[in-house]
Amino acid sequence: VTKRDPPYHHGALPRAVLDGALAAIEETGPAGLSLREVARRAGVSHSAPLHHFGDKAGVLTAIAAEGFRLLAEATRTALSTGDEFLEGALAYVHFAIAHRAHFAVMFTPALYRTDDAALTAARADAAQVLFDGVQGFLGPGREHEVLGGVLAIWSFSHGFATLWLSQNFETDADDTDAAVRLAAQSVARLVEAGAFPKPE
Amino acid sequence: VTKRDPPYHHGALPRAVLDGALAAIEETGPAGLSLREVARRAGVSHSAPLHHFGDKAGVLTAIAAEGFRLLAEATRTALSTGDEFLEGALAYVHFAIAHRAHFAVMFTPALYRTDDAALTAARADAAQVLFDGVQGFLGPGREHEVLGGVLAIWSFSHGFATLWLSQNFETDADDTDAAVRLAAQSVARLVEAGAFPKPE
DNA sequence: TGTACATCAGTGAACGCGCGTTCACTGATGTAC
DNA sequence: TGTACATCAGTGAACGCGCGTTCACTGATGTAC
Repeated sequence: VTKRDPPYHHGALPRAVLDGALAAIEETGPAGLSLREVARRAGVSHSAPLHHFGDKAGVLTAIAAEGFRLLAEATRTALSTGDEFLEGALAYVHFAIAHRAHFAVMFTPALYRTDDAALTAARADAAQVLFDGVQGFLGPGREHEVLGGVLAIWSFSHGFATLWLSQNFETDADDTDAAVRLAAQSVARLVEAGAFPKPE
Repeated sequence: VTKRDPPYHHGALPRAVLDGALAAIEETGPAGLSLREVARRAGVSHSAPLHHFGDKAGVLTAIAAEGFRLLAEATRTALSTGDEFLEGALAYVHFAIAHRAHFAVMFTPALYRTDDAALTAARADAAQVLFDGVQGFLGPGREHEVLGGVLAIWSFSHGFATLWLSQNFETDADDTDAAVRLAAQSVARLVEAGAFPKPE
C-alpha cells in the first residue's frame, strides 16, 4: 500500500470545519454560507459538522467567539505596547483585514446565537481590553470619561475598518496604515478647526 | 358589488415590491431575503417582481440606489444648516436607524450589482455631499486636507451607526443623540489628551 | 365614434436544485477486569 | 496480556422544503385609422 486512505477518525475535524467555513466566507460572505459547502471544503461528509457544532448556527457561533478572542489578543498587545491610540486603531483595522471572515460574522449577530456562554465571555473580554486601554490612557481620576472615550475610539476604528473592507474608500493606494494614519491626523485637525463640540 | 376585487393592474407594483423587501429586511436582515417572501408581503404573484427588476439582485440594487439617494438628501440638509460636523454625524446615524434596511443593503455590496448606473450615480452623489461639506468647513486653501477629513468623519459616523445598530454599545439608554454627542465630545477630549497623532 | 391590434402588466403552474436536518449505520478507540 | 463492551467519531441515504427562474398564458390599456 503506497497511498494511505485518510483515516476514519479525522483528528481535527472541528478545526477543519471552521477553516472551511472561514474560507467560504472570505470568498462569498457569510450570507449565503451553506453547511454542505463547508463540509465539501473540509473534505468530510456533510453531516460531520453537525456532530461537533449541533447546527449551522453553532458553527457561526464558534467563529464569532473565536473572532472576539483573536480581536482581544490583537488589541491587548497593541494597547499595552503603543503609546498612542493610533496603535489600537491600527491593530483593529489589521485584525479586520487579516480575519475578514471572523470580522464579518462577529458583527452580524443575526447569524449566530448571541446567548452562547463562550461567545459572550469572549466578547466581554474584548470589550474589557478597550475599556482598560482608555482608562489607562486617561489615567486615574477620569473614570467618568472612559465610556465616551470607548464610544469614540471604537466608532472610529470600526467605521474605518468596515468602510475599507467594503471598498467605499476609493483610494488607489492599498496602503492601509497610511490611510489610517491620515484619518487619525485629520481627526486632530478637525477638532482643532472646531468640527467636534468641546465638552461643557 | 360592495367589495371590489383588487384591480388586475396594480398601479404601483415596483414601490410595493420595494416596500415588501424593506419590511422583510428590517425583520430578518438582508441575508436570507427571498423574492417569494417579498412578493407575499406585496400581495402579488411571486413572479411579478421579476417583471420590473429582472432578478433578485435587481431588487437589492434598486434598494441600495434609493438608500444612497436618501442618505445624500439627509446629510446635505444637515451639513448646510448645521455649523458643526456633529450635525452631519447625527444625520448619518439618524438615517441609519430610520432606514436600517436600506443601510444594511447599501453597505453589503455582495448583495447587489455594483456596476449599475443608477446606483453608482447615487453613490457618487452621496460621497460628493460629504466632500463638499468638509471642503466648506475647512474653507479655501486647505483642499489637500479634505480627503483625510472625509475619511475621519465618515469613519466615525459609520462606525457609530453600525455598532449602535448591531447593539454592541451596551448602554441602557436608547437616547441616540446623547450617545452621539458624548462620543463626539470624547473625540475632542482624546485629541487634547494626545490619543491621536498631530500632523507633521 | 368604433374597431382592430400591438403592447404592457401580472399570473400561476412547472422545473430543477441545493439546502438543513434526521437517522440508522459502521469504524475506531479506550477502558474495566 | 487478552477480551468484552461502552463510547465516541464519522458516514451516507433519505426526507421535505423553499427557493429563483422559465414560460405560456390572460387581463387591461393605449393607439392607429
